[in-house]
Amino acid sequence: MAFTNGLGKVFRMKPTIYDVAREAGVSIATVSKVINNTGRISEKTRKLVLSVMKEMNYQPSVVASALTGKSTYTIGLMIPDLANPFFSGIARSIEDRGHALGYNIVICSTDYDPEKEAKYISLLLQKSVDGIILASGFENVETVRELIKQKVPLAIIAREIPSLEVDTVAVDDFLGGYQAASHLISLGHRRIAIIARDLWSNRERMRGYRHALDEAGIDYGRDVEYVMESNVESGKALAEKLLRSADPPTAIFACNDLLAMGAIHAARRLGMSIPRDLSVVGFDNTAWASVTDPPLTTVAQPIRDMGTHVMNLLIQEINGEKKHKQRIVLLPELVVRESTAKYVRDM
Amino acid sequence: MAFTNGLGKVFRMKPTIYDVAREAGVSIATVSKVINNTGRISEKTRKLVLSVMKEMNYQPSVVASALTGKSTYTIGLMIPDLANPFFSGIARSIEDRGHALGYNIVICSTDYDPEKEAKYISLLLQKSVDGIILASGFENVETVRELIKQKVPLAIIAREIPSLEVDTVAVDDFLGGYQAASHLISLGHRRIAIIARDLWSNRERMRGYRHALDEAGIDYGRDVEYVMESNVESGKALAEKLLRSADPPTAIFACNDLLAMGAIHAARRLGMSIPRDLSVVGFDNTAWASVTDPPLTTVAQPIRDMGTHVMNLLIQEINGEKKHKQRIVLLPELVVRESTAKYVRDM
DNA sequence: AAAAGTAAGTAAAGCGCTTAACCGAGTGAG
DNA sequence: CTCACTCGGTTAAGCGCTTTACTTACTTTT
Repeated sequence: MAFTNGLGKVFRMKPTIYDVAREAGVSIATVSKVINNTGRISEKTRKLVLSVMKEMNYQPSVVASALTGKSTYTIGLMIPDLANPFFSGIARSIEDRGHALGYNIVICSTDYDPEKEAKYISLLLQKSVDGIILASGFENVETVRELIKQKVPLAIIAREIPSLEVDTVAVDDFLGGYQAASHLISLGHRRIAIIARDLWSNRERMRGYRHALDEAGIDYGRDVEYVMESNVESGKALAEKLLRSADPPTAIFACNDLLAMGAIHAARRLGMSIPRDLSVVGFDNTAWASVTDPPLTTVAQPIRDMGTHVMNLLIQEINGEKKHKQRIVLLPELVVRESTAKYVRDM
Repeated sequence: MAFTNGLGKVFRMKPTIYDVAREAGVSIATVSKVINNTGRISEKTRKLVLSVMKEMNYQPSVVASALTGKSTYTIGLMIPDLANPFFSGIARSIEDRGHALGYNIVICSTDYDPEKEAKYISLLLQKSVDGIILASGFENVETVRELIKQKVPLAIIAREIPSLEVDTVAVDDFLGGYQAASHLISLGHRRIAIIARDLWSNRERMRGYRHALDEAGIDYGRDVEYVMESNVESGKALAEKLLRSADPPTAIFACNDLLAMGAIHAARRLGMSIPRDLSVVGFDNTAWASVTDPPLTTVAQPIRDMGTHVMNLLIQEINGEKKHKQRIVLLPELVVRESTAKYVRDM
């Protein structure tokens, strides 16, 4: 299509509401009204405008309409690392739900770095996103508090901040840790180590783990060493250190599937066989868990549900459909596969 | 901070350029100039304005500045499925590079669905993204052609469209397929099957595979059955069918690591041992490959490099720093692990 | 038949920013 | 002492859309 401007020059570019109005012989207000289904417009005019829009292939500019106070239909997702299958699963489910509700997601990989977190937040605000989802991380609660003060629609997933009034979706991490440890204890293990990065959710899992051990009267592993990164390498390094120590564990509870995989690698490197010589339980039940060698016993998080819930909460918040913030806590579930076995006393 | 409007009412909201100008006692043009470092501004005024901005915590609105013809610093990424570790790796590397260059990424999961592809494209254009990256998919070339006609800055990754002039980053899929098949042939296999979804890149890999077989005078597997989804389940289903057929393969080349994993599951379910009874080679060399049981022999794609390259190309395109489109073809590399072994004649 | 609605549009202001055009004051050259 | 610049800004238009207030032409109502 080619249109003619006032000077008679022919040109071709994205048509605006003015072009549509001119072509349809109505005012831009009328066009705006048919686009938004507001005000009174006769069926005849509506049809006309609609057909002109189609013909010109007109698409309203979200940028312009956002400037006049409407939504951008974009929400920001702050997530530690897409390479972690747990987070890519979360991202995928959030994106799906967002798409169904008409929203786009902009992804921000934070690597748990508070500086990146702050920088991304500022970028997102400059872009006037309609809301922000925080996935894990954000050990620096001040950032979150500031966001709340600024009344930015907010929802948190896979992390709780008990002191803050904010929509949250999380799994009961304490229970998850308890389940993992109880399982190992019930298999006869007593020297049960834990591998985790120092994050809120992991501290909860650790509390659960500790609770189970205490209940069973086990005093093993009082002082925990954290891992610096949540990946296979770090898990491997720390597990190797533990297994080489004076009083090595017979079982390891890793706070995510990647670390668990690392532990398995470490054991193997030391000539141990899983689960004969070492039991390992992971956390998350990512797609990995069923394909690894051996398949991983792990605590499942309902990833898809979590994503759906958090998106729902956020959108309700954005639309002001909710008087009170909500905290949705889903329950984890132990999935027993082949990386754990009965403890057999060494001879 | 609280400000006073003309009516003397005190309120608090995101400050605009007007607020800054008023507070600093200058015109908004001046403020705009110090923000963008354009025009002539005395050091004294610049300092003043800067300090007022800081004090008011002013953040320019990207929406408003985009409306006046400037960039949105947002780029769209169309990607089939984040749950596939290959794509989440691609997404992560693109996001990283984008962040370094000052751009945000909006993720669109297409599931290879042409309708979703078209719908997302339209949404992205309404939001005035600065450019779009297409990852795989887009079997419907018309959509892409249209985008090019509209002069939308575009780059493609992990897919080639030979007939179109567009910036592209891909791996030599033909070579990859050839490497995979050659490896199996050199191990003595002759009944080598292939598992793939019907996508451009896979058709190339298949050509490479076919070429290797032809070279070796092997006539096996002439009519290929495609898989409907690129996931573990589908791989498993098709592999099982193949293994149960009249003339079962002794080796399978799966066109991605997920399908390969599916093939391994299928073999196991039939009581076969990998690699003794069946050799499997995958494609992508995702994080999975090294953790699976057994570790997967696979054709590696340089994921991180691909992401970086494609982002660079796109940004150059956006900035008009490039006269000609480019097609960057990286070379795949066979990574031999433990899922392949010499063919042993059945007794 | 006059008063009062109502239906269907339109005019115009404003969202927050960029930028082209303009302007006044100082400065150095002739 | 002018003229012509340069410096350091300011004015105002415009980006594409939404929305409030208003207008005009009919219908009803009484």
